[in-house]
This record gives sequence, structure tokens and C-alpha cells, in this order.
Amino acid sequence: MIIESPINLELTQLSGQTSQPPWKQLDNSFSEVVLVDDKPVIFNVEQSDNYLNFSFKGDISKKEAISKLKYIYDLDFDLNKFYKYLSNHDELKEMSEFCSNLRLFLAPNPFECIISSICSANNSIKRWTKSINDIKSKWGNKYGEFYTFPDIQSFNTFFLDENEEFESTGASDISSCKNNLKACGVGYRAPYMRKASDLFTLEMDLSEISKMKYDEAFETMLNVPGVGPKVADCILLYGFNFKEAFPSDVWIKRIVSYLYFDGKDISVSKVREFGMDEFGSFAGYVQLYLFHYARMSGLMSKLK
DNA sequence: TCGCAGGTAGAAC
DNA sequence: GTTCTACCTGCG
Repeated sequence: MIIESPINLELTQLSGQTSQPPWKQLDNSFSEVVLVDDKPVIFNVEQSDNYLNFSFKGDISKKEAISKLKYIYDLDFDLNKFYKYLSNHDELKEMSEFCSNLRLFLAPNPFECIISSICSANNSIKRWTKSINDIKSKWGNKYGEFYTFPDIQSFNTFFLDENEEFESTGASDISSCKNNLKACGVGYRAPYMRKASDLFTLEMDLSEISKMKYDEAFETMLNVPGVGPKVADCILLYGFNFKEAFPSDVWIKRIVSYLYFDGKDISVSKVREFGMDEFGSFAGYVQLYLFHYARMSGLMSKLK
């Protein structure tokens, strides 16, 4: 079955968006289990010309499957309109040729996105994706060769580190204690993750976030341990589809400073404000494209 | 072996 | 309000 909206699937999958790790890749195709209304569905998607060709296994209708995939790959976003916008701005006009048909890769599970984004802070793509995959295979439900991300209620029962696990389980040897968050390589982020899951279990309601205006959602996310401005914007963009978010890290700062401020050093928080004012409802996409444009055009190595 | 990279928390200015 | 430093891990 084909959905006729242009996408570069591999580019989108491997672009490091903190919604989730890339799906399992086999040649041209990507597969993962996704919960649709709490029902496990195994999706297989592949590139077919410019489009997304897919199949699925699970107890949902074809219509529901299409609607889920359209959400995850943001297929209703009008790329042509966006490219027209880019071509009208000198600083941005080169970008679309380097990242043609790159789209947002949105989280089917906002809680996974929150934990992924916390994990991505001060970290590399390779390391945070490995950590999230470790968490899934340790504690997720298994469907075929795939694992779901553990739910919020179970998350705050996980041990933080080997000491906590050793003391609570009475294991004979502390070095055999691997069933804890730190063993997933998350480092000092382990307590942030647990506190975040506590917060969403006890005080905050995830479904409330998507009903909020962006500014309120941003302020709300800043109250979550381990979540600062960059991570909050990643969560809002990749986890909740707030396209006006402009996640700003050191790379976006270097790129924006080069393109718009003659290389002058400006603070990350100013870059965020600039991005939101300048790009409006395209801010999230511009951020995504800026990063990959810089990566692929060689600008990144030049700015280093 | 060690230096480095990368956002946040918490403290200091 | 802005700026400094410690934090954990894997890589070169």
C-alpha cells in the first residue's frame, strides 16, 4: 500500500530526531512495533519512488494504519510550500537540495520521546539511541523481534543503578546487577528520568500538554527534571508536533550565527528567540533542515 | 591515559 | 538577569 506524499524515508529515519531511535532497518525497509489505541501493530515501511510503501500486522483497519503513518512521518505537511518559503530567503535557499524530502519523524509515544530527549542532552546520537534501545529490550513488551517502550507506571519502578539493585534484590554479586537504568549507559540522567516519570504519574497529565498553547507547554516542560530549553523544544516538536518550536543547541547556534549574524557569537537563548520570530510556524522544519544542511554541505566541519 | 564533546542544575556573580 | 562549573560516557 502506498501513501502518495513525497518523503525520503532513510534520511528521515536516520536524521537523529529525538522522538525515538530509528526503526529496524533491513536494506530499504524499516520496521517497528507501534501501539495504536493500545493495540500492538507491527509496521513495515519502505521507499517506493518518492513515496512510502507500507504493510502492517495487527488488529486495526487500513484506514487507522494510514492515519498513524501519516502522523509519524508528518505526511500531511506541505513540503512544496515549505520549499517555496526557503527559496524566497537567501540564507535558506540552498537547504532543500541537501535534504530533499526530509520530514519530521514524530513520536507515536510521547513518553518515549520525553525520556529519549532527556537522554539526548549532552550526549551523542549514537549513545542516546543505544540507551533507549537497551531500555526497550530490558523492560518493554516483546512482539516478534520488536519491543515497545515501557509505560510510565512501570518506569518509576526501575532501579537507578547497580547499588540500588544490589541492596534491594540481595543479589550475590554487585557486578551481576545489570537490570537498572545506569546499565543502559544513561549516566547521571538516570535520576532525571525517574523523577520525570514520577511527575507524569503523579502530577502532570501528558494529554494536557497537547491541548496547551506552545508557550504554556514550554513553561510546563521546563519543570520536568533534566529538561531545559533545548530538550523542552525537542519534546514539543518531535513528541507533540508543535512546529513553532526551534530547538537550539550549540550547532544551531553556530549555523544561525554564521548565516544571519556574520559569525558573531550569540547566546543559545537569543538564537532560540531569533528562530521563533524569524521562522514562525516553519521554525521546527527550519531547525531540522539547518542541521542537516550544515552536516551534508560541509558547513559543519567549517564551523568547528 | 587523557582530553574532548554535549545541555542541565545549581550556585555564584 | 547572565555566567560558571560539575555531571557520565564513549570516542579518538
